[in-house]
Amino acid sequence: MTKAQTDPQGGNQQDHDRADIGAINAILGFHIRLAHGVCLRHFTETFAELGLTQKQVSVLWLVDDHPGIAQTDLAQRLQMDRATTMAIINRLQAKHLLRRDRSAHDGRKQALHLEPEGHAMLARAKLAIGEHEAWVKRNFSDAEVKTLIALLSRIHE
Amino acid sequence: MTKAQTDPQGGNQQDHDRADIGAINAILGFHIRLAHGVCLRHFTETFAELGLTQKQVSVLWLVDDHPGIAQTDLAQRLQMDRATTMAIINRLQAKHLLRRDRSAHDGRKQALHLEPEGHAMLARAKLAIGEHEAWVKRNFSDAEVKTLIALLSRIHE
DNA sequence: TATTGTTATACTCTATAACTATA
DNA sequence: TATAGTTATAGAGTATAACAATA
Repeated sequence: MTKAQTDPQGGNQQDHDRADIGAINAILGFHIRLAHGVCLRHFTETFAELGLTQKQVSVLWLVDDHPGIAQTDLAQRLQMDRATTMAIINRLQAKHLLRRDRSAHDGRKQALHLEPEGHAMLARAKLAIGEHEAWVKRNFSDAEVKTLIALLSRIHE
Repeated sequence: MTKAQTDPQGGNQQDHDRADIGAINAILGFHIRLAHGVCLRHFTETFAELGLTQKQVSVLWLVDDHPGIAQTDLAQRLQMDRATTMAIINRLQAKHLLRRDRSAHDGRKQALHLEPEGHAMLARAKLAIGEHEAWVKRNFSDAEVKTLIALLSRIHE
């Protein structure tokens, strides 16, 4: 991502991102997107054997933390649409990792619970997340990680 | 995203994320994903009229900054696969926003340039990005933005 | 041989709209 | 009326694999 490794020979006649106020590198959203993309790729590689995606792991984890959680609550916590949530839950259910029970308190809601296979998978996933996290934090001190999490939280809260 | 707004009545018997070392909220990758999701949604709303995505705008911007850039270089700068880059370039070309010219220096490469419509669209897009960025930064001081960008850069560099 | 671009293919996430069931 | 879930549908990004053209 350094600027030096560009322009081996052809093409780029100009390079006017010296001190531009409007340079793309000054856009916060640009950096969030790039960091996300890099993490997503590494996550996918790390989880290739387990066959789980970021979102799927997040859902397993939250259902384990909050047994009986409803899809709407899950959607809110993960900033997802209802339909998106459905798609993810459907895939996890097809893998027999969780089940839907009708809520006793509110007939409209589904109470989500992990299946035994779901618990086993989550345990393995947490080990893989440990590896992945270590990679993400590879250049950071504990204090910097804390700062980064605090700042990011103020975006998605 | 606060913890208090959960558990209106049914479901969640437990809530053991008090001070767990392994709590999902302590996972940096989790916060990157959430922040990205929130930004993506707001971006999509902001750009609904223009009909452009985050990635498409990034590509337009980089092609404008580096006229004649090759797809491989673009892929490297945006942390994308070659095939992914193809898909995005194809969509932008179908909208007549940019064109592919065979590179004079290296017959394997494509030299990308914005079409006049691409320049006009980018100008409009930059205004919309200004709005979007203001929203992303709504809770931050200038110093905090600087810190956040510096930390994120160390993930994707 | 290595690089660049291309095509075919597949999966996940994302969202909208319309529908059913329940509160 | 409002909420929760569901289904159908569509688009975008992501990646792998195999191939052609060029260096």
